Amino acid sequence: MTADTRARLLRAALELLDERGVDALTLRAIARRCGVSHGAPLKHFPHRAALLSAVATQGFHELQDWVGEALAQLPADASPARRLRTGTRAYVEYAVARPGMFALMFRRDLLDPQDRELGRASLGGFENLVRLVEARQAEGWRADADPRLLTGALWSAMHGTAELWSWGSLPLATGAATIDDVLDGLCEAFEIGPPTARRKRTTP
Amino acid sequence: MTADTRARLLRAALELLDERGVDALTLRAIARRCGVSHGAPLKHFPHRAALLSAVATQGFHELQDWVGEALAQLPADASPARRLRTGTRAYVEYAVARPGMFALMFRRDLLDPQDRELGRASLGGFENLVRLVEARQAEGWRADADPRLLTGALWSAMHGTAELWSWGSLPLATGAATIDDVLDGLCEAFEIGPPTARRKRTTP
DNA sequence: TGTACATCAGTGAACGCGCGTTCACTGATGTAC
DNA sequence: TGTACATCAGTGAACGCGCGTTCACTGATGTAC
Repeated sequence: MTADTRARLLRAALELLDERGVDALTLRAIARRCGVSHGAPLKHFPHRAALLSAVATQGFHELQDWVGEALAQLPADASPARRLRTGTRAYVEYAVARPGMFALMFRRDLLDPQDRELGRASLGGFENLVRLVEARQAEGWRADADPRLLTGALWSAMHGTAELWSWGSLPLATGAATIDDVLDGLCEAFEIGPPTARRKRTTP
Repeated sequence: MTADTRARLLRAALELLDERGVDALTLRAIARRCGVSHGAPLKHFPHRAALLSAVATQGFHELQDWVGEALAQLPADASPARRLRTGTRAYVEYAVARPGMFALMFRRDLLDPQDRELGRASLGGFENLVRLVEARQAEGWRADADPRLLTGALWSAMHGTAELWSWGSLPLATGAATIDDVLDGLCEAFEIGPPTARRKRTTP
């Protein structure tokens, strides 16, 4: 069973990322964790950036799945406002749950800018978000706004929240004790809609 | 004139940061640029993280000044909505104008978590933003929201916009051609207030 | 069925690099008396 | 005014490190005939 080395390298990288952060992701450390010689990774990836890009690509897919599962747990007749809130919350929760991965996903100095898989994956979730936004707009919310620009604004807010929260600035500055407080503040600022029941969700 | 070596080291670091990015900020490269032996920086900073923290601290001050100057150029009777818009725009513009510095300011793996100057500086701008938000709230906008949480949401949005724009995701995803489009989308999403005349400002 | 050859994942030694930090030192400056 | 001493910024050699990548190699597997 030698052919799955590539998959095992990625799995090893994922473990290292969660345990010790982005900096731990050296080719040699990954090979070590994988029980393989330090040159072996280069038989499967042309260079380090290619391997890290594959990891980040997986991160974007995981993020998309994470949000998708959160939405799937809503009742089928959940309102667009609630769906939008849930999606927003899930994005931030993923970033908080997987800080190493989230950091890697936006470290362009470590990734391969040519990697087309990565490029595609990094934009994949956006289209889903656009659909949530459009559904909410159909109810009259920000009905005149360009859906993509509106979605971009929401995405920026989610992303900034994730980053500033994990950097510790948001709790310090706002006095918020939990990320739920921050998220409620965000939904209120955007007037996304009526608050949904909190903490009901068992995250995947 | 040996005593100003500390200041010259910081200046050299700033140049390197703008020219070649965060990764170029090694002690040795900074010393080289400064025309000083590679051990000299350690006479002024206990370790690399301390030097980089001093640079980042300066960045936070510059950012605050940048926003302050943008606000100072408004007419004295500018509406709270317009002031809020202007501040938001200035924050994002700083990040775009100084990408290396902006990246460093939020790279906690490179900074000294104990540095109290840095901690203070990184929160300094927030209080000013709170005041802008409160002024807008006094007019009825989101009047019931907690001002600090509201400001946190706005800060997150500004911050995320800056990061996603410079990472290139926002233009790709939203189709926005200019950062002004994105900022308008943001202000619209937040309903910050009536649009102000664009591009009138000569940035400091 | 057997032989010759090509392919290719994985090995392990080696290369060359730049890094942060340490250390003993030099030499200028300031201070005490 | 002069002397002895302490301080301290800056030097330059050295240490020890881990890195990404290269290279010649081994050995297993597949393929052509």
